[in-house]
Amino acid sequence: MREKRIPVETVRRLSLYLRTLRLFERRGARVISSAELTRHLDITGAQARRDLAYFGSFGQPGVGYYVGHLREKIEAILGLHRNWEAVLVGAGKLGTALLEYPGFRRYNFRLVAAFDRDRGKVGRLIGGVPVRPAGELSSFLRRQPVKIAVIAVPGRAAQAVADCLVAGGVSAILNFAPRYLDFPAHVQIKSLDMAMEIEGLIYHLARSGPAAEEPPVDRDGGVVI
Amino acid sequence: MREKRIPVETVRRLSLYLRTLRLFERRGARVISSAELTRHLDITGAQARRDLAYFGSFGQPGVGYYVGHLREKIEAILGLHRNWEAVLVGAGKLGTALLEYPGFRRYNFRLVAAFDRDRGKVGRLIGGVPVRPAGELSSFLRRQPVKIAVIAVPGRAAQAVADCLVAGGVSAILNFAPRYLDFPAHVQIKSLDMAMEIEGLIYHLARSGPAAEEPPVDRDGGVVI
DNA sequence: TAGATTGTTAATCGATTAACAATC
DNA sequence: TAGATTGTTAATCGATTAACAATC
Repeated sequence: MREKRIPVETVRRLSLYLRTLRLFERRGARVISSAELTRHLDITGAQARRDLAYFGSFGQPGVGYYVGHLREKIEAILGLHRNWEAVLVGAGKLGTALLEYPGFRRYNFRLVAAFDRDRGKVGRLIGGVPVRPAGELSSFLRRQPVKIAVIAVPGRAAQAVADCLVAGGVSAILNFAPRYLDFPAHVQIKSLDMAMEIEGLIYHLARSGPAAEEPPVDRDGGVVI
Repeated sequence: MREKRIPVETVRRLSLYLRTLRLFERRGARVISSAELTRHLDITGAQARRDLAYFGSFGQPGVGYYVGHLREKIEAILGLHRNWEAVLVGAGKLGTALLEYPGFRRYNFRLVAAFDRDRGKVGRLIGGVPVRPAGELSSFLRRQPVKIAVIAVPGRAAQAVADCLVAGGVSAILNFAPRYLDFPAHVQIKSLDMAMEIEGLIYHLARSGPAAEEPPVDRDGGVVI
């Protein structure tokens, strides 16, 4: 099935294509070309064709891609047709926002339990998900193994939680804690690390254009971009 | 100053090095080698030396890098010594969590105002940040220009907000809305798009190992990793 | 048919790795 | 000095782009 190693960036772009396909589908488009697929994405049509070619031939030469068909193919490639159960650890501010975030459910990604140390939260439902005592995480994973976990605890607790999850058989982790965590090589991690993103943003901002220490302002009220 | 074009990934890695340096500093280490700097990061020492070489020579041959010195240098490279004011749009669940998130403040990244359509929220302070009516965004940016904005509105409202921000002179955006947004080329964007991260995670999970449709479980209670 | 667009190959570009002289 | 580690160059690797024959 996989003749060659798929570049990580190709998989990221598949998500982008999927987004565009869904948009075109809502608008009623039947067919889309590789150029249209990538117009707003800073990607060339050739790149999209190359990316898709890793997985097969989904288009019609001289025509383009049938929108619904390509969407289904990409969904299948990404594995979105399967249900994925997950647990969340840390039902604080961020954890609560995540439990109530509709984006998870939309992708067959279901949070089946949350864990928190705060006894006041235990027993409640947040976003429809029951909150359990942090101490029960290991035993829960033994009874009901899940492959995916979301870490939303404070940074200093993150590594201990991660170790516990890995010991419990979790093999993919979405980490929101601002820490670099040590994992065995087989564990997939996505670190949604805001501090890192902020640092990247600041770096580029600090170098972009002739930006002085203060934002350039036309003192008559207009803003100089 | 910049002889060559710096790879984007190099900047990401600078953030990682910074994290490790801070950890070593807390532990009281004076000196760190490129190998130690990268041990837990799936990066080779050579890679770190190469990355740092884009910006200068910060180490001592035969010795390593002085921890505090290198940390300061990287902070300066990233622009973390400057204060950056920012606005946040959308004080819903996620927006509120972000306003209360200490990570922003820690990096001289200060949220000076939040905007929301909900009159019930207007006038309140969330995380110490005043919430203003969404309609005042443009006039606020005219009075008090900022370079950075955080978008935390629902997907369907995101493009309109983005257009308004760009018109108001914002040149860097941290986007949490699950949408691909159209921006002029000079605007820096970081899309912390959970749906996309989830899709990437699922893709890799679906292909990793011989994972069947159901998680492989030893029915006696143990989990087969 | 003429025009359009794919899938794929070859050429280009850029980033990572390995190696080692210079240095402490 | 002997051992260690940097900074940097050259070699390798991989990903992107351009081009075009095949196809609708």
